[in-house]
Amino acid sequence: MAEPDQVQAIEKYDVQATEKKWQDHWDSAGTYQVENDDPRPPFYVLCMYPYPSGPAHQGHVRNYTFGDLIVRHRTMRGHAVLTPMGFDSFGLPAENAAIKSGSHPRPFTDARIEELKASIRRLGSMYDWRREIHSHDPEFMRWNQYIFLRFLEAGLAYRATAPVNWCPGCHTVLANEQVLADGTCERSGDIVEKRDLEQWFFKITDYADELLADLDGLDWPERVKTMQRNWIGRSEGAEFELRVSGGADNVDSQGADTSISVFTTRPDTSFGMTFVVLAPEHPLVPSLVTDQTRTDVDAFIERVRKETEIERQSTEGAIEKRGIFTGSYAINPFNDQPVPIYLADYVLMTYGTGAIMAVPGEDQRDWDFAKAYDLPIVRTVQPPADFDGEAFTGDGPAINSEWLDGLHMAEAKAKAIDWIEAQAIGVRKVNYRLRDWLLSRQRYWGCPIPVIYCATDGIVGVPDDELPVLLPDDVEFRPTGESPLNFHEGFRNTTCPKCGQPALRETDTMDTFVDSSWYFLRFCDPRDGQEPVNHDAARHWMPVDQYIGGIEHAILHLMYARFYTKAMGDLGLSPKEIREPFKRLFTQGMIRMGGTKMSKSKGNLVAPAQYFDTVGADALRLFHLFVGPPADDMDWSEQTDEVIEGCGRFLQRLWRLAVPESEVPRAGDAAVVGELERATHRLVDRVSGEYERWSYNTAVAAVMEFTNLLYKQGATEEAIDTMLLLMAPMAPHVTAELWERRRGGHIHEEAWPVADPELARLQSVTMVVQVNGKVRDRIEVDPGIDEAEAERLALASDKVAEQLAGADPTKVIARPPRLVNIVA
RNA sequence: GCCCGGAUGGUGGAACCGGUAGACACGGAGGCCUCAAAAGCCUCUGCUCGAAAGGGCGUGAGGGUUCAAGUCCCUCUCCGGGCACCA
Repeated sequence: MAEPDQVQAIEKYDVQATEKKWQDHWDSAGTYQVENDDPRPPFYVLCMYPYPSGPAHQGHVRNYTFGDLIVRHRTMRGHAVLTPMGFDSFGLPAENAAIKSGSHPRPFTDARIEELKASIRRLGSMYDWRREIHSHDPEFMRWNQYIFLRFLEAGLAYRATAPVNWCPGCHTVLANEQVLADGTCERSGDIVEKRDLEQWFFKITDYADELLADLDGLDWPERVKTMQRNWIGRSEGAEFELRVSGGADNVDSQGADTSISVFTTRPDTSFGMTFVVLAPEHPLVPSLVTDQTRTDVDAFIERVRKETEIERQSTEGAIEKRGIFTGSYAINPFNDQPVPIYLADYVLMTYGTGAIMAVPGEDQRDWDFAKAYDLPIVRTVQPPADFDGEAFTGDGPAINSEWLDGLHMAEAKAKAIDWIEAQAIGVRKVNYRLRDWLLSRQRYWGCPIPVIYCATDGIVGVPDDELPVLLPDDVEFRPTGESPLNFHEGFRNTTCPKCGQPALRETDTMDTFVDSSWYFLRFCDPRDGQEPVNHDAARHWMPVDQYIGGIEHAILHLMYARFYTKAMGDLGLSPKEIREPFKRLFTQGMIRMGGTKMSKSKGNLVAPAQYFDTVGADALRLFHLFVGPPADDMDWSEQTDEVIEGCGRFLQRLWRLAVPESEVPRAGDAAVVGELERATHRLVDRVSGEYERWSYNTAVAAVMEFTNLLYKQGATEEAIDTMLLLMAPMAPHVTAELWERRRGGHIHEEAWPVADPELARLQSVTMVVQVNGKVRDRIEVDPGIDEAEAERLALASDKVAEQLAGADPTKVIARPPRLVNIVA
């Protein structure tokens, strides 16, 4: 019960009401809406658009807290900040849910989007919602298909046979993610087979070199760039032909006139080739098998074909079982010696030529194979004297190599390639690990691939004026997961746009990574009805100045988006000069719980809603900023709730300090006021720097420290106001409310404070005095003192005299104003 | 196997350029306020010896460079991630 004649109690901070008030205000005032002709310098901040799986989880909260902080900070620094948001709304989970519940993926997806949007709003994270895009918007689908057709015309999209994951139980192709680690289907449990099927591909390999080279200019985490470099996997070497021998011991071979093409990165070691190995699927195999070997070879090939990808990729199996002799020989062109031709499951048809020259002296796999099959080993690089390994892969002078002898690796490679080219048996060659992007999916809930198959005209693109090809709604989802488009006669049957005869529509849909490969370009002018990307708008905003998302997208999404940006530029679909989509990338760490990633499928989500309803969005945001470096993984532990509550307590403490009727003592003493002014300017310096280098955890620590200082020695209005400005991007609601009460107006429309360097300078610093590297005294000194003065002050210390015990120092290292070390 | 990260109090973390190790917070202990509690405020809190003053030890392990090492170099252990027969 309040005592009426007591001093009026400070109004308590009403978290829920205040957060709602400001979220409504920012929305209705359009604080974070921005026009394309805004005169302020442009800055594009983008969080990876999310897959709508329901209300936000902590990973979203973390992502959008960082993103929103940058948006608000940059705005206060005078930029026109583009901050769009959308939803990656196609994909399997919605379709699987539809199969389960009998509903349609669209209403299901739309409901999940509304849930996610509501929690993003509740976080107080601000976007220009006028620019919202969903992957399944008909307009977005239209331009998605339009781009596909331009890629098709340019030969960047093509159809080819590829081995895919086929589930015999479900009668459908599975995405790699649907195949479990043991090689079975996630739904039916059947063993997934590799089947050769006609699929759509994007020719990303055309851009391999540019994708590799342009990584150097990106301000991205080094480890993401490394992952992309490894994924592209550029290897330089040579490709050359080996004649198949028709020698006397090879009379029944039919391959006497054929030759085998091999790729090698070590042409310098060619004199050491003692056998050749082909992939079991190699097309030349039938012509190399002899009557004596046929039975065994066929059995071997049959066994390999039945192996799952997992078994085949395993290094566990005994090497003796992994290969077989064909019965034929090839001629090593370097020394004209015949070498036996083997098949082995570890040679992949999908890389290089599907055939290798084996050099056991300089390749460990070849060494192991040679040992197992009793094949000769010839060293062609001299290992160092102390080398006691098997194959030697390092550099050294060539030996046993005739005209290459004595040359080191680089020279020998060049000379060997020159020789190969002079002999007209091969060429210098670059190979990539990167494969073309298989984009077709035999599923319903994706963007239809806009082509028609005509008996007369073949593959025909859907005319632009008939776009978008939409998904029919009157479909029945089968429990097997087979796409209902296959059974929808109205969708499937159409007429050829060229000849008008009956034709069949493509029923495959696009990989959802296609949608996310250009959405950031569309955001620049998302309602443009003339073209997928408005060039002027893209020139104004692109590239994205700060892209933020999870490390799990380090390779696929970020590689595909880079490819799309380059390809669209080259085809005139977006400005050609925009070669890279994301200038700066930040990858936040994962949130783990009990050692594993926090995720819906693991069932270990801690919903943000419970914190919104108690401590509020500001406290949860502050927690995510404070808990540790943004790039690091964080563990959600039993202690986490207490830390979040601590952040809430800190905001209440801030409220009591800053709310106008506050009873906190004001600094009265002139010296204290002066010192506070300087401390304030130092805080501005410190926090501004920490914002720049993503050190948000220490930025929060700095304002906590400053609050403690204001409680201890009294506050000034200027100190409080400045701290509120610095905190406005971190805890937007409470700072907005306090600012309005203290000053009127809107804190997020204020300019970012700038420190006066003169005032920010320290007046005195603690100089450490060491004797033999151990701290013995601390002296307050002027920051401007010179070496001589520092040394004089240090030597005058009683503690030092005590340590020296009358002896003369042998050396004095003075690093004013911080440290003097006296060496006795 | 190869390529990246990482290891600091009871806990999350700080220390940006080689110069006071442990900022800030959580937890814990004690105190004030209160009839009491909650909330709030204040003090202490790396380990260790000591009543104290003060000393010793201390950043995964071992070596090295340096006046000085959490930070640089070498070797190793453990943990996390990526690629995994790429010729």
